[in-house]
Amino acid sequence: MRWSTAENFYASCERVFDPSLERRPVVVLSGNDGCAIARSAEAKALGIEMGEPAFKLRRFENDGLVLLSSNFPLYGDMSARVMAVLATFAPGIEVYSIDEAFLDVAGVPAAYLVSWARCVRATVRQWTGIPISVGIGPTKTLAKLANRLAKKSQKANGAVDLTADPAWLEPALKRTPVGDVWGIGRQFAAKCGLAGIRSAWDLAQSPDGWIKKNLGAVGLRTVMELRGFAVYEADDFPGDRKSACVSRTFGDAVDDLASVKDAVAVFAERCAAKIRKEGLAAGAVQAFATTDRFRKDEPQATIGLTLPLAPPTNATPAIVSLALRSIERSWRPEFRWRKAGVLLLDLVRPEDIPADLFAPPASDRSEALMQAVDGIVARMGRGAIGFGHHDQNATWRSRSASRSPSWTTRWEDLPVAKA
DNA sequence: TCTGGGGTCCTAGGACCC
DNA sequence: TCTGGGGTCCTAGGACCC
Repeated sequence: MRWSTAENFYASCERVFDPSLERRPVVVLSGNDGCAIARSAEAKALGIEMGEPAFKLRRFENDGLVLLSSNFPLYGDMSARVMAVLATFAPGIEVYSIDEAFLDVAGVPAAYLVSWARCVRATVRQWTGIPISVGIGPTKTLAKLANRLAKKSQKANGAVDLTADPAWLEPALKRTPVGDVWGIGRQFAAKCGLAGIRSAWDLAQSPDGWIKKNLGAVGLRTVMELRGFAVYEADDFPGDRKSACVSRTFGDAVDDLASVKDAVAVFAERCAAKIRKEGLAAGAVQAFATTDRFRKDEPQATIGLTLPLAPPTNATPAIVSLALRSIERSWRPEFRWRKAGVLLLDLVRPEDIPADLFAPPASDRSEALMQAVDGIVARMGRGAIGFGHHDQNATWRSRSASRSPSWTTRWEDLPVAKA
């Protein structure tokens, strides 16, 4: 089993097309330019934390810190390139996230695993410009742990193989703080700390009863994996997703129903397009709006209802009107709303829905309409056509002050080589 | 003044049934 | 005052991941 992880992926993507960012501290900001979601090694060295609010980063102005708005079209496209290169090196690949993949290494002789991993690493670097590191282990959790060590250690040169020598396992686990184990988050790490469990090794030695009681069934699986029993198998063909969500923090809070409905309509439209692209239909819609959770001086609330959609559909008009009804029916005028979103639930493949004897005959007109709309958006870009009029400068629109061009996904942004 | 977005799974508790 | 036992299903919330 092998995990391959890009290093500081978003920051690395930005650097591929702007070499002036090399060796400089670079931070990529979340949507709305809110907080740090990716940091170059130099930014980490400055002590910048993941999730640190952007306004607190001004103190690094004199350190040459570069703040960039996030550019997900670019990262998504670069990710696809990296995955395509990785796929040529293994008979099976599970794309786990935008910057991580799990590869099947059966067939590579054990003695060659590390040198082979370094070859993959060099190839990805050369063909895409993205640096990656590789961890090899007998289970997914141990491979992830190996990957972390590969990133940390200079000597490892980007690849660590925990299967090479069984004697390495104990020191590797002892060097890993329990909170850095895959599956152990903040809450679980705190419980472990109270019980005197500090390292991955301590956790692996803990009694099953304590683990089940305090960390649940999931925690127990993590521990089994640390002990070398594979619980999570490779999944080359992940199934359809079960829900989809489009949500945004507003640029500024709003207090009127019209603004929240305008935002929700836009999110519902995007979410519907998302599930259509995957050939799915929704059985329920939930729209929601929340107040600003950081404003301790203001009253907090969340509104929204889950409304069934029968039969399931992915047509924008039906989804938008249901999302609006969800907000209207739960509306409370006394709050200032800072964030809203639309969830599509109970996703199914339309061909899997049993025929309803009493349903009115389906019209193929709305399907044809959606195909036409999606086709226009694909050719002309988002915003070329849509449902209803939406003010591009509305208060609720997100901020995004310094976004890099979409170098690889928009003709207008194509980099130009100078003679 | 300013704090992301999009997922999964599990669990506890309530509603309801006999 | 005393007031069963055992299921199922659903949902909200909490934990985790990136």
